[in-house]
Amino acid sequence: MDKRKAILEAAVELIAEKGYTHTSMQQIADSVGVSKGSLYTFFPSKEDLIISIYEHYQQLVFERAFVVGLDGNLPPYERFAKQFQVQFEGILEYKSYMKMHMRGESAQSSEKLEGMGHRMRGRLFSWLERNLIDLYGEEIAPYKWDLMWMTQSIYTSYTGLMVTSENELAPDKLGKHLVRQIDILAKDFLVGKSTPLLDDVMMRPFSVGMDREGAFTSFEKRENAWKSLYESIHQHKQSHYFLEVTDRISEESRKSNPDELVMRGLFQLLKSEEEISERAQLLEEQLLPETGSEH
Amino acid sequence: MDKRKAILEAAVELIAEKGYTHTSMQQIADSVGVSKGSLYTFFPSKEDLIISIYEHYQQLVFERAFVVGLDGNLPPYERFAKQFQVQFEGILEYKSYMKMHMRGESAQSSEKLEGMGHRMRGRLFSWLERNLIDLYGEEIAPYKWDLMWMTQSIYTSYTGLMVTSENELAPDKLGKHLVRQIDILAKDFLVGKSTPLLDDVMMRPFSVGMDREGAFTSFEKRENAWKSLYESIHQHKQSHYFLEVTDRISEESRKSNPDELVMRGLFQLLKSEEEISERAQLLEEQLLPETGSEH
DNA sequence: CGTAAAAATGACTATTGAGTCAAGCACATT
DNA sequence: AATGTGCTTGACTCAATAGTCATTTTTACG
Repeated sequence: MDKRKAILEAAVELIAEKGYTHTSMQQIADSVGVSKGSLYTFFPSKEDLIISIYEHYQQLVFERAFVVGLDGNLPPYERFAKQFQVQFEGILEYKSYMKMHMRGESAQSSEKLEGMGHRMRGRLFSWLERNLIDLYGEEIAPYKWDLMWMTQSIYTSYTGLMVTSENELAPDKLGKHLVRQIDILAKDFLVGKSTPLLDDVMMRPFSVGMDREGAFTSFEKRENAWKSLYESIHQHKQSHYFLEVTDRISEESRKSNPDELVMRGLFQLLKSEEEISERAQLLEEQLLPETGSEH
Repeated sequence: MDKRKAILEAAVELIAEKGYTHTSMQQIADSVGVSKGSLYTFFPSKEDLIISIYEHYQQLVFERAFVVGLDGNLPPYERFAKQFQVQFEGILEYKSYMKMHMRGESAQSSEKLEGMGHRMRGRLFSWLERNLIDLYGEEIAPYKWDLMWMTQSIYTSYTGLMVTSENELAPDKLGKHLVRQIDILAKDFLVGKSTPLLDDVMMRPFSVGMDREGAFTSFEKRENAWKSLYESIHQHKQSHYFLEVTDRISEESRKSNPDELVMRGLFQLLKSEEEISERAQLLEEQLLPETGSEH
């Protein structure tokens, strides 16, 4: 299971540098230090390899923002900025992946790959929508597509800048900057001076993946565990205290080398409260799987 | 000279659809209806072919905006919007090219190709800079990179939307929309509420190509001819009248099938004025080359 | 017409690279 | 030590395709 990851990482590195078509399976194999044949015990084809790469890294980068978004302690504006920030931090950490992603070029577009791209876009847009509504309420609805579209494009282009540029842009500043610009544009729409250009009909291709019950259906187990934990905490009378603990867990889990003992301790705090215990247990199993639950 | 164009067009179509690597020279040849060997009498290699495509179309799309930019009759704000508009019109006309461009994937990046990308970016940014300064004067300088960066990213993403989307976005609305959004962001910077994030040092990679004397050095003969004609008109006492004529020429030349007689007539109007005659003649030769000057 | 130059052809070469598979190897269990 | 299981190997197949070049066709012109 570890060699698989090594292959993914080597492949990302090479593909980021030379592009998908100009990276051969042989080169990837050489770079990991195994034979070409071995690659095929992990990935049935080159295409499956790149799809696995996308799934692996996209999850890593996006989960961070998702989790911060659940935190109800921060006011909406700051929370939005914070979510961008942690995503930018993630991007900085997985620079090669982003470079690869930005090159765009990959296998001759197949069902599988297109489906994934679609899910990714849907996810991004439903995430943005959620945040815009948190910030401005339902009255932003008529302008949401214009705002989301501009936001997404500015976000993406700054991402590119981060990855390319020598001197690093600070994720926290960038997050605040972005939200500030969105805010200016949104306020202008709300004042009614600009008219929107995009509507639901036109944007249908992007709206799939968001569905009635909360937009995040295709989510991984881990994210669902986060979500359900936060939900049960919100219902609790002492929610403030438990939110703090959970935020601290979230913060720790975002580090490249989370301190396992700290995490276990924090989880213990949650598990001591009966109404939350079960959900906390579930998340702990997701985040710290190897040693399991030896209660 | 016409078959060359046919090859370029067929190649764009195929590459837009299937990508550079998955389009073979054989397929291009079949699509034009010539043999593979023939392609090599026009383009020494596949890489040269794609470079020629870029040069050909980029010129077509960009020249439009450039020419509108020279027109002094429109006030800056409207002129900026109009420039976007004509570019969007161009994009609609060369959809396949834009699709191809957006796929991004092309030959293993070579000197030549990178140089071209660099020139293209430089051109775009110097064009934006010129417009921002026309609109807001020198005091916009500290914020220009942030504005240009956001503008460029929004512009690019709307471009993508135009090319992909079924229901067409109207170029004129889009142009106005874009300038309106830029204006909001710019005003906010000028009021001093937002702080800029990008500076000259960080953006050096993008600032090449703009040089002291006017940013447009690497320009084609045709564009230089436009420029010098407009310059000579501006010095003329009856500039307003001649500007109108020239604008009309510019408009006509942007059509897919410009009316040659109309053009010749308009040029005749210009050539009857001695001080402008020579420059007009030069431009006419560029725009209507085949039949030459049979004065 | 006739001839020479230019353009077009398509069979051919040479290379690259994804994916296969029979044989070899390491390691665990008995 | 013997046996079996599953991982690893790398030589091999096979398809795709960029680029070449001797030959044929077209055009241009005296």
